[in-house]
Amino acid sequence: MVDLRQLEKDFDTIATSLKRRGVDEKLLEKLKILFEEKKGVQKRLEAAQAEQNQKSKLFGQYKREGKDLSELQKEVAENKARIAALNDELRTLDERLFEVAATIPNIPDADVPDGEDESDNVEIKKILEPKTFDFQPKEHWELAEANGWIDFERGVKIAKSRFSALRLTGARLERALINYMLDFNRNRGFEEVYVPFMTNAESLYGTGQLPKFADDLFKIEGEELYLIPTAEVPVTNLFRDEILDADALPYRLTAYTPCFRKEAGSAGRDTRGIIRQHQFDKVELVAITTPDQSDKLFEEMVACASDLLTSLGLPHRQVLLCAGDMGFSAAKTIDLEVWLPGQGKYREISSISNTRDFQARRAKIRYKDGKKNRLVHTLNGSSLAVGRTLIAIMENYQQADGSINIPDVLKPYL
RNA sequence: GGACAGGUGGGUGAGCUGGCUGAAACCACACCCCUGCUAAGGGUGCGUACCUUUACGGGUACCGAGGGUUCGAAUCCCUCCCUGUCCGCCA
Repeated sequence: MVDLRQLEKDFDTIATSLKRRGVDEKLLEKLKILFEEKKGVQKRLEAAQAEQNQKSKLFGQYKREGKDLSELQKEVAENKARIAALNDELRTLDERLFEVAATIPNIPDADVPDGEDESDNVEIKKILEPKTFDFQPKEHWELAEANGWIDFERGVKIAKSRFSALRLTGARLERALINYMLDFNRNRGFEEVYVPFMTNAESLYGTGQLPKFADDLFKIEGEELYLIPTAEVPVTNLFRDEILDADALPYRLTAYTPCFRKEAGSAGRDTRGIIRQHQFDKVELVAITTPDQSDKLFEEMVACASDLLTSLGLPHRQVLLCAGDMGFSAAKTIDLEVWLPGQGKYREISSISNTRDFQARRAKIRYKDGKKNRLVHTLNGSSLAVGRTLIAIMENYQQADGSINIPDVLKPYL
């Protein structure tokens, strides 16, 4: 959520920044006006309330002294009606303010490049040369089927399209990867946590998935609960509505969870294989920090995920997302794209974002800075998407005969 | 799911026959004094959010959440949520 007081003060700066993300300036104008209107009504309301409090005290006093109450009673009744009216007005304004404010994305960092979509992202660096094959490398679904690792038809039968089942070494490798990633992150100082796979609406609001992106979420019927689209939601919300001890910061956390996404609007994209599934495993990194350390932690998290790929021998590149391609809550995002020889393309396997105080403001995560409570910065990033790592291993470690080698670092985990 | 008991400030915990309580007391915490270290003692401060003020300060709201009664509610009434204990059921 944007800081409304800051918006009031530096309207032009913020409007310019948000325009880079395609936010209509008129919307911001509206927000600013609503905010000012609200303040006016609030002042009048509070004045009326102060008057009421005073008169109520007098009322008690008069009564004790046996004085005539009729005049006072009339005044108080009139004032009461005024309070009720102002209260309604304030509530309406608040609702409208919330409606607008909650749908405005985060302000991009200054060093985020301009651009509208993926094509404007900026490659930072490549790590590991893609291997050359002396045969035509296959795509992962061919390899998966040939080795019996993935059962697409039965996954669809027991659920629906974009679901699949893993079998044999595929199933075991999935689990091995999860364990390997968690251990890798733990060795880098990230505390392993295990969290609920469903969360309530407040949590999803806190990290920015709601109210704007309800269509992407699976909701449990008859409950105010949703299946999580990413571990970022439960892990970051561990600290919602809390005031943290500054000395304990930063928190570095890592968690394995499955993720559930409706993939609304991506019909027809990546329909073959397991690139885009309604359910997939992910190991996530989350950091909660004081603002002065958030840049450092961002670098640390990018390095952690990138080194993890390197340790698996997977060629990849780091890409700085342009303003138009970033997620709603992010101020800055670096994606890691892994090389898939079968597709002959780099594909996203990790995404690391600094949300600055955007989520913290929504989720009310603060820390004590001397006397003052200040908003923390929150960061999140995939350690790696496990399913896509499995794909990357299949495609990069495939042999001419269609069999697949296992990266050495994973052997102890199988 | 059933029965009871509860939900108050960082913690414990009063208040709950409505106004003098945003909230006692104790603990924790911060600062000061005293004590040559340690232990102990004394004093002061210490909730959150918003509005307002150059500053000192002032105002409003909040005692799980939302409604209601009342001139006035932490205190009375209703609904919901959560926690604890026992029973049932399960992993």
